[in-house]
Amino acid sequence: MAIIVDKIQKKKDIALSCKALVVANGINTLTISQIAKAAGVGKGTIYEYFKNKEEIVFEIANIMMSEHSQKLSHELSEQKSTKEMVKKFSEFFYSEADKELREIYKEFVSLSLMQQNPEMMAFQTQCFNNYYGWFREILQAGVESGELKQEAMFLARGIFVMGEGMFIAKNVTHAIENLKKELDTFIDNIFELLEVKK
Amino acid sequence: MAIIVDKIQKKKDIALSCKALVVANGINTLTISQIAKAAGVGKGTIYEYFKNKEEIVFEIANIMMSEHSQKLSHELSEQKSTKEMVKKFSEFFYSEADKELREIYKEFVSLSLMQQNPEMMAFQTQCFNNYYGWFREILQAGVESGELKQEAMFLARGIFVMGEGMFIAKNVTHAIENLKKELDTFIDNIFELLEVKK
DNA sequence: CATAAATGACCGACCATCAGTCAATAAAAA
DNA sequence: TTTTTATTGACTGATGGTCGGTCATTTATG
Repeated sequence: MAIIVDKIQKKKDIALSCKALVVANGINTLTISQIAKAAGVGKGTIYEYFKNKEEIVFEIANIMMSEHSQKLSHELSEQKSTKEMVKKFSEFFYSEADKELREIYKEFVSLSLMQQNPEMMAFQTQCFNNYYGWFREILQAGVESGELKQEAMFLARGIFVMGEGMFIAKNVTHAIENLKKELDTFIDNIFELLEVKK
Repeated sequence: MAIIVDKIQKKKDIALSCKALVVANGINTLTISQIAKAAGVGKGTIYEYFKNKEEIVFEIANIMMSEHSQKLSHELSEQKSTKEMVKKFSEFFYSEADKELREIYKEFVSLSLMQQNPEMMAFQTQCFNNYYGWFREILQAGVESGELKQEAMFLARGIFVMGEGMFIAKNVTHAIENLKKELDTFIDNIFELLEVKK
């Protein structure tokens, strides 16, 4: 044998070393040569680790999403009320901390919409189910503790995807000026309707 | 002088004659040569009417959106209850009649997310404001007639973008199996909370 | 009416760029 | 020394977009 590199690790290394570039420019204005240079490898090497240009975004999204997932999981455990937890979820769409991930996510959604790439869809499905699972659990706990009405569960899907809708609207129009405010308003008002009044 | 063609009309003609091709394949797998052939013009002629490849999708979206806008406006006037009108809005996301427009819309959102094209954003903003304006009016009328609680207005933005969120989720994941059902469930349940009980 | 001049519509050969390939090279392991 | 693996940048094919030239029609002129 020769040099044995950890293919999985090196793939991550390459992805991470061009992350800033992709975040700043988006994948379709970047060339493979630029990416290879940023990663400090030859152009051909990129294709040893990635099937194509798009897979680089996929890998970056993968890494960052799993970090975010861990972070969110931890942060959720620190919240007290159901509403606080729901707001914690929505923070992804505006927080300064998640800015880079949002850029990558935007890129990733755009690619997923355009191509019907099965791996990308499978990954997005997994993410969706993961986050939406938590979201349901939170509401369910709220219902069981008597904090929320039973109907909350029927609205769960809709409330969950509302964030995504607001995010897309923010990014393709000028109609959403203050995303945090819009999300908070919605959450506050829907909780007003869903909370069990004593 | 020479032949004077109606540039605006011809632009529309070219866009429409390759509509089916774009709907079926998406813009990024198509080449300009294919598009030109479908439109029955030379490659150079395409660039007499369109700045670039993406603008073709823009033009198709423009034409179809304005048709849809007219159709929806008419259909809304035929609905009776507030809830029926809201459901009419959501039909765009699953109706067989709007299938082609949805494909183009998907493509268009994808392009808008990827590039930060000012003209595209301006157009999307206009569409958003148009539709959202109607949506608010409908809810407002519901409130004024005593059918809905005042809080409906605070939830308007969120309910409106929820459809978009559901549509994106449907298209980038396998998590949404029955879009109509999901939308209807949400609308039914939120109306349950918002309707003034007698 | 005939013909020349003018001009806009149209086009495809051409150009530059770039994603992706591959043959050659380097270097570690056996 | 031989085998295997990693790396690479020159190369290729495809394609988005340009440009010079041609064609068709209209208008001006004699």
